[in-house]
Amino acid sequence: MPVKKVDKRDIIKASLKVFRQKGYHSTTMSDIAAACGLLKGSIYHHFEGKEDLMLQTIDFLHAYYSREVFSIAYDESLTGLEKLDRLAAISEDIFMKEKGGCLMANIGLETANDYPRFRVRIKAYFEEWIQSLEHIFGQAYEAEKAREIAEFSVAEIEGAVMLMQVYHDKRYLERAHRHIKNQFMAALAGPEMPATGKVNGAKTQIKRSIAENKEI
Amino acid sequence: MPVKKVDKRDIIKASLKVFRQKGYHSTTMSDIAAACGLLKGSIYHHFEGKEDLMLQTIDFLHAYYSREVFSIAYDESLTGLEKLDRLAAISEDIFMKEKGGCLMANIGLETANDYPRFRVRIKAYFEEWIQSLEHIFGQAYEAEKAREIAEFSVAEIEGAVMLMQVYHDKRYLERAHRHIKNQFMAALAGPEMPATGKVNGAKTQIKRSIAENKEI
Amino acid sequence: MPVKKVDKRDIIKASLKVFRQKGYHSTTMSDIAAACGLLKGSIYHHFEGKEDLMLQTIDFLHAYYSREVFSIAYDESLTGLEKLDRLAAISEDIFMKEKGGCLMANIGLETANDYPRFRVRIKAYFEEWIQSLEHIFGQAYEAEKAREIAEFSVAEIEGAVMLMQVYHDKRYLERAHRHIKNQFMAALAGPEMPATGKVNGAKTQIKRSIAENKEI
Amino acid sequence: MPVKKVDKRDIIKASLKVFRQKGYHSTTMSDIAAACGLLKGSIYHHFEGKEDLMLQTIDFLHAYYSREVFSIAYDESLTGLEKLDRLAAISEDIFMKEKGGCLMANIGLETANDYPRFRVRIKAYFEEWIQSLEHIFGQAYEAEKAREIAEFSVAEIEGAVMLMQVYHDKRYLERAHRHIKNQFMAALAGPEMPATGKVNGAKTQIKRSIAENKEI
DNA sequence: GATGAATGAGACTTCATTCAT
DNA sequence: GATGAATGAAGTCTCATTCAT
Repeated sequence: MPVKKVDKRDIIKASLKVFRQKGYHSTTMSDIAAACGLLKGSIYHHFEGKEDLMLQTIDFLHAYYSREVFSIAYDESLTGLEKLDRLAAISEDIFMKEKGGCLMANIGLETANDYPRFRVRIKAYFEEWIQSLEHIFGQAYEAEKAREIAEFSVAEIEGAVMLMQVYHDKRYLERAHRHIKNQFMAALAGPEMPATGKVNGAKTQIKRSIAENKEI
Repeated sequence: MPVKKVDKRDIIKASLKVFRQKGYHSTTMSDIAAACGLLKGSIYHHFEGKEDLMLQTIDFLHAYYSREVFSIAYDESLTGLEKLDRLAAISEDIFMKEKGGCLMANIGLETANDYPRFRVRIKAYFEEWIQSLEHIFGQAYEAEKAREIAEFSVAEIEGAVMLMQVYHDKRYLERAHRHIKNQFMAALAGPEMPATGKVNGAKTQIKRSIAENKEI
Repeated sequence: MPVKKVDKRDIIKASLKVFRQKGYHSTTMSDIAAACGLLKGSIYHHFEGKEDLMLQTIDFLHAYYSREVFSIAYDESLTGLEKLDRLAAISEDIFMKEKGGCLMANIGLETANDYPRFRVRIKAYFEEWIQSLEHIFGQAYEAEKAREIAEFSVAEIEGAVMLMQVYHDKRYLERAHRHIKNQFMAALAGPEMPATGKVNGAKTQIKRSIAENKEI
Repeated sequence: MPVKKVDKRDIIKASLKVFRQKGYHSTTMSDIAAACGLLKGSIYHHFEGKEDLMLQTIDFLHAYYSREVFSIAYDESLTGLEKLDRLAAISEDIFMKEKGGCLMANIGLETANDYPRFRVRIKAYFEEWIQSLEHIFGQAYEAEKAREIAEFSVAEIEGAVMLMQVYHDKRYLERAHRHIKNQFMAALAGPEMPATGKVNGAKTQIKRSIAENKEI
């Protein structure tokens, strides 16, 4: 007789959905309770309060991304383009499948000035994202440039997610991903890159990517 | 003895600041009243309620941008690069001088799912922004491409403003502007990427633009 | 050029309508102001406040009834039945033409416990109404009985007006009037009445009434 | 240790008193909360809002009358006069023991124009009251007449309750009841009634009533 | 006399949180 | 662990009243 038990994870998962859609201030403890089949008061057995719940939700989401998404950037069995493709595919899956876009950006903007504890954690998430892209772009750019392009990319993706929300048009995100990939491919192929082994490796790799990757 | 009267404009200006910093749900009518030296109840002489105030604040800001910012894109006494420079300078002035970044993005994300009336107006604002950039980019790209680059640019700027908030680091916006300008310069410098100094090519292009641009 | 001036009377007449329809607590000074083309603040040039306005409205209405309605009961050029008919006609005109029924009953019930100054005045109105009917019924009943029947009649009419409101059916009032008249006619014709000149006069009179009154 | 819990019924009973005395608009949620030992906000655990509370209070009162009062009219172990007597006794008990008279009439008049949902329910209450009297009067009158007399009676009682409030004199209600009873007795005994079995039965019954009923 | 901005008290309602069961 | 009644602070909004113009 499998008794349905609601545990912290379940509550956090429900919070994730609700917070992403309604933001921090507008979601009530009742909303979250309803989303996981509990009553308002019961949540306090698992979390100290709303702020604690938000914090743990951010941490949960960050951990999920570290494990399932950002790690892709360090999977050296993949080419750089393959990495970008996989990241794009996952991002589109996450940001487009459920309403609300990106929890981190939503909560980050909504609470940036009043909840430093949220901000610090959200910053850590973006930092890890940027670093993972930086690692990929390091293949085609020198270190400082790679960092910058990684930042531009995250910015462009998040901006696209925002436009997606405002326009109710999912194509913004796809196009942003394509744009980023094209930039990367151009850099990989670019003659202006110093002739190092790295570049050569990159060039080789890109050909492999093109050959392997039907989607390109 | 001229008695200081608080009129709608004053309230809207105060709202602008407060809404930008705290978002929609977190700012109270008392916050706004305090910000313009009134009592809570007095705001209702000028606005039907909080939602109406937000709406009119959005409209006010949009009108301001149309008049003071987006119009620059259509000032044909300027070259494309000059336009971008001015737009960047103003944007940085606005987004960085006061806390809170971009009201439109903040409110857009926070209320996208629950306040369609906000969303529609915010979308109109972004649409006008994108079109103004599209007009500039039309000089270096064919129509469809110009639209896309304009969208990428707005996304990148808004993403940068978001990172700015989360990182408490103002350089993100400047770099985004630089990135956009560089892309534009590269595009101006011709379809075939010159293997030589990109910058030189761009400089040439600029001169050409200035010379030619009386009628662009 | 006749300049439209709003004076106390105009405000009171507007109040009458609004108070009758919405009751005391639910009508706002703005409602009344709007009903007479003024702004809220302007009413305070004519009345000390809402309570004062209600008081003067009650007095105005009482005075109107004394002059135009209750006086009929003492017009000895009319028979008793004619008096009743005229009273009924006027009542129906007043209570049915405009929404809201009877201001005195509405306000009386709504404020009976909290506004003794209203209650006293409203009581005076009902007292005068009862006395006027008592005067008519004195023709057919001895003094004490006449008073009682007058009270019953006022109660029945007011109860009918209440049912009229609740049922949205105007016939209640007409039927109440008919019922009262029939009782009176029965009393006039009744064999149990002591054979006094008064009664004989009444009997004579009722025949005249019947002859004259097509509606009976 | 049974902790005293306040449940919906308790709140409704408190509401009943407060609404009857102060009317709908003038009673605040705090008034009601205070009347049942809660804080204002706590009421919202049991009711959606003030309107819902009023609605349920009306329904509660109607149900009470159906069960305890109007049912008397259909208790055929009683004579018609006995029924009237009991109804009168209960009415006087209810309307005179507590301040405020008749909730249904008070709220009905105060909100007739603005709260159709109240009106509909209050109308249902009066309809049931009228029908119960119609049932009694059916003994002495033909159907249509019985209905009319029932309406007159309800009107007269409610009008008397109103006068009771305005005059602060409880005798109005007693006299109204006596008047209604007298009319009924007269009808039962009346020679003008067509000589049917029904009437004979009624006549028989009235004698029994008089014999049995010590209070008359 | 009229205006309309401003006041400030108070209304209804929401909600994070607590706690006895 | 879960419940749901209760709390109390705070939020949006209303409105009678005042007053400078």
